[in-house]
Amino acid sequence: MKYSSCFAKTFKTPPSDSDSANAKFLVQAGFVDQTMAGVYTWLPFGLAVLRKVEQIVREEMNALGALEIMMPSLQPKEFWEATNRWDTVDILFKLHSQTDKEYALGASHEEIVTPLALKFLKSYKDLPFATYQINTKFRDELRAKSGVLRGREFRMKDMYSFHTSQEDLSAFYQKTLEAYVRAYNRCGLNVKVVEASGGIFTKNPSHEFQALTPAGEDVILACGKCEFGQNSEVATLKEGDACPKCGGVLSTVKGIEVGNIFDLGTKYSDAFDLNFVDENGDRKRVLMGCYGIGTSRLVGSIVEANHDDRGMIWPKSVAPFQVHLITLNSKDETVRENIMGTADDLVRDLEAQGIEVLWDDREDVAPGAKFADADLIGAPLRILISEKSLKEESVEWKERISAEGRLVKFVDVVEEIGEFVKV
RNA sequence: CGGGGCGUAGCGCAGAUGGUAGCGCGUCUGGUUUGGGACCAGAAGGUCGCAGGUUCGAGCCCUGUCGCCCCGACCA
Repeated sequence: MKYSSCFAKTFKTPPSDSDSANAKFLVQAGFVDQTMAGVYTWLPFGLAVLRKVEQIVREEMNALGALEIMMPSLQPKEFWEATNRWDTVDILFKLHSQTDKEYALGASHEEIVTPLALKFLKSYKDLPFATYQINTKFRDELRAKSGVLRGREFRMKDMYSFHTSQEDLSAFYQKTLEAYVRAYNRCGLNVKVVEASGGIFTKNPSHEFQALTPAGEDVILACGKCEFGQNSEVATLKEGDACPKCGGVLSTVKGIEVGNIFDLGTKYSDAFDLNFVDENGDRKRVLMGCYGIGTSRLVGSIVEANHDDRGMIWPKSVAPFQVHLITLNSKDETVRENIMGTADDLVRDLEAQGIEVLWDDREDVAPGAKFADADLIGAPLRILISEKSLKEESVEWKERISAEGRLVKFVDVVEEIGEFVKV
C-alpha cells in the first residue's frame, strides 16, 4: 500500500487530552479515530491490527474444536428477563423501537446462545460442543477510559461450551485456559493467569488473564518463573512468598485484564431449562462454560506493552504490515526514477510472497518526517532506498527495535525479508 | 454517579481591566529544497460547544445545558 493513497494520515502532534500510550499513539498514527467517549472508528492500519489479533484468537478457538457463529447485537428483552438480568445489569444498553418495544444491545450473549442451544441440543449424543463469535459488544460503562482499553462499544471474542458432566466441563475449561495463553503469547503479550475471586477452592472457578504492563490498573502477585498469578484483592499470598505452583518468587506487578473465563455451572441452563437426555433416558441439566477475550482491548494492551517515546513497536504477528518502505527523493531526475522504480519492483516482489508493505512514496516531504512516521507507526522492519543506498546496490535495513541499520544488497533483500517475517 | 480540569481554524495553543479574534503546525498556489519533522512568497480556513441573560457592546461576566479528559466507585 502506498502511503499517499491512504486517507487516514498521521498527526504531527498527539491529541492533547489523553494520557494512556494506546490512546495517544493509535490516534496520532491514524489507527483509530474517536467518535465519542469510549467509541472508536477503526481506520485501515488499526483495522489491520485488529483483524490479525482476531485471526490469532480465531485459530486458537478453532483448534479447540469450537465452531464460529455470529449472534445478534439487537436482543429481545424477554431473554434478559428470563435470566433476571434486564433490571440487574446496569451496564446494559436498552432501547425502544418506534412501536415502543424494548430491546437490549448485546453486552454478553448467554441470553442468545442458551436459547439457541435449546433448539438443537436434545441428547447426550449432541454433547459436548463449543461455539464462539468475534463481535461487537455494548456496555454502558459509567466511565469509558484509556483509549481502546475500556470502551462502551468494543470488540470481543466470546465462546460458550456445553457439557454433560463437571469432569468434561473442567477438562474443556483447562484446555481453553491453555489456548488463551497461547493466543496472548502469539500476540506478543506476556500474561499471567490469575485466579479470580473465590479461586480454585470454589465450586465454580473463574480465571482472569492479565497482560503485564506498568499501565495496568490491576495489581497482581505474579510468579517470576511460571504463569501463576493472583489478584492482590483476593490474595492470600504476599510479595516474596514462594509460588504454590513452581516454587518461584512472587512479586507485585501491574496488569490489564485481557480475558476472563467462567465455569457457569447450570446458571443459564436453569434459566432457560436447557436439558439433555442421557444414556439411561433421564433428563439432566446441561453444564456450561463461557470464555471471553476483549480483542480491541487486546490491541490497546499490545501498544501499552510495546512502545517507546517515539511510537508503537508492533510484534511481527500483529503488525499492520511487516515492512515500512521509505524512498528518499533526489534532485537528480534519473536517480529519482531509479529509486522509485527499484521501490516499485521491491514492493511487487514482496507482495507476490504475501508480505505486506507500506510504501511511504511521498516526494515533497522532509526525510525526518518519514522517519518520524515510521517510528510512530511501528512496523517491525524499515527498509530505505535512497541515492546513497542505490550506489551500494543495496537497501538500508533497520528494525524498529534496534537503533542501528545496515545495508542489504538488492539481490538478497527479498529473501532476507522473507526470513525476517517468519515466526 | 461523586470530585477535578477543559471546550477558540484540521491539530496544538494564546487571547490583562468586556470594544467585534490571533500564533505555530497542517492545507492550497508558485518557486527553491531532500538522510531525523526544510525555506521564501502568496492564499484559504472560525456563527469562539450550545441556549438564554446582563450590557450601547460578550470569546471574556451570569444562569442553564451538552461534550471531552483525569481521579474515584464499577467492568472484557
